[in-house]
Amino acid sequence: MKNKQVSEPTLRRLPGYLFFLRKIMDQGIVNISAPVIGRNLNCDATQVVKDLSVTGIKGRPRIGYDTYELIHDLEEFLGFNRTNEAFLIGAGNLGTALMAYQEHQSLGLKIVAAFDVDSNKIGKNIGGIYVLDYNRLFHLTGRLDVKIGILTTPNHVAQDVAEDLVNCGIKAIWNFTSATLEIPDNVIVQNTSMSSYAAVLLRRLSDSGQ
Amino acid sequence: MKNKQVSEPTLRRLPGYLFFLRKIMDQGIVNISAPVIGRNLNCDATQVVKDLSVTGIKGRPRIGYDTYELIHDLEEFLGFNRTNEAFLIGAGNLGTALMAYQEHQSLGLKIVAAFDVDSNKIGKNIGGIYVLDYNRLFHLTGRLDVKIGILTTPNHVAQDVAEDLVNCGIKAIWNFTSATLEIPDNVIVQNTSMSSYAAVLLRRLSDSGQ
DNA sequence: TAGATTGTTAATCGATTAACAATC
DNA sequence: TAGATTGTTAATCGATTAACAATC
Repeated sequence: MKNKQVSEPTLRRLPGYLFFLRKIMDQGIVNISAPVIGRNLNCDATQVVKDLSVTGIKGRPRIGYDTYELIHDLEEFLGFNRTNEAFLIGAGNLGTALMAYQEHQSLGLKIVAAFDVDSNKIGKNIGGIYVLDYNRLFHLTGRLDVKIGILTTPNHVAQDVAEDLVNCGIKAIWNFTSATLEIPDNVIVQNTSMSSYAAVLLRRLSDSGQ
Repeated sequence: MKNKQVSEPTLRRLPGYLFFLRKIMDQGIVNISAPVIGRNLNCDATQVVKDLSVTGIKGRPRIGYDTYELIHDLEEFLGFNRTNEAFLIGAGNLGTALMAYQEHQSLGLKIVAAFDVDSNKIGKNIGGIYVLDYNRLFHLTGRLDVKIGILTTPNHVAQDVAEDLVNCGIKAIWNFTSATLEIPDNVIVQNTSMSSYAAVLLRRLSDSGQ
């Protein structure tokens, strides 16, 4: 169960390789070396080699990696070629945005239903996904075996909803709120707060002399 | 111009402190210590002290920090209490999502206009923001002195648009695409690709034994 | 005063980068 | 064979954590 975990910086970079590889495969390039990848993605060739090695793929000295094989192995490793079903909780601005956002499919993510407490939102269909009454969450997790919960509620209810999700048997929460979730260690939490990025961007802008 | 740059991990954590502090200020708590903050945000007290020190705020032994002052200094430091105007390029799913997303205002970000090449989108008003013809971008940056560009185009045009933004005098690009942008060093790029987070989440889920 | 907390300096930890042997 | 590239092991770098003196 506990294979050596791949570091978060490495995991974050892997999709970047994947998108680049798809682009060059479209151009008919069948072999690609780490130095060339590095040059295109602004990073060290050694790091490319190390990052790619986590998938178990082998390259050939002098030639590099097989583009197609590398794409396949990365998709496999990241789970992008599977269908990972998810529930979305909170059909507000960000929630509906994510429902309409089609790219998730290329990440193997499929939002199978959204939930909200607002009766004005319940029953709506956004991007092919229905907004259901939040009270039905327990019922549906029991039937569908969905493992991922996407949390896009207001901050002040995030903790309560997260606890509900855990009680429903959800195994991973993609947290878009600014709240720090207190939940058991065996449930994976991926925090993705827009404010963190805005903070870095705005501060760097100040640093650069306005 | 070059004050010692605050590390990215620290900058990313600062908004978390801010949201927690606002919450407890609403509860009437006027002083807060690093150990208490750490306990609530699941991190080390020493790290809290170090992180907060970047704002220049001073705490008092035995008592802690002044909640109000801390909030103010963090907002100031991050630029959240200013109005940072931004253009958004690419009014697709993610783009319109970000336009409708109201929370930006609490980050001091204001999208003043969006641009697209699709005549079906041009002229629309989403969340109070007009979608303009991409060809007018040059004209408007010249007049408005906007420094931030939010990039939500398809991946394959990201590089071209980024170059246009640089030529328009944009100083910082918030890149939501999966493309690696090649632009001059003096322009700040903040990459925020959903796929990176999805990668971490899905892989951690696999690691945990499905 | 006693004790908790700040704030700084040192130690640890982990990720990135460099060095180099193996290999095609 | 010669030379470029992989892949591993060692060195470096930076962030986190620990230790501790200063302070209220």
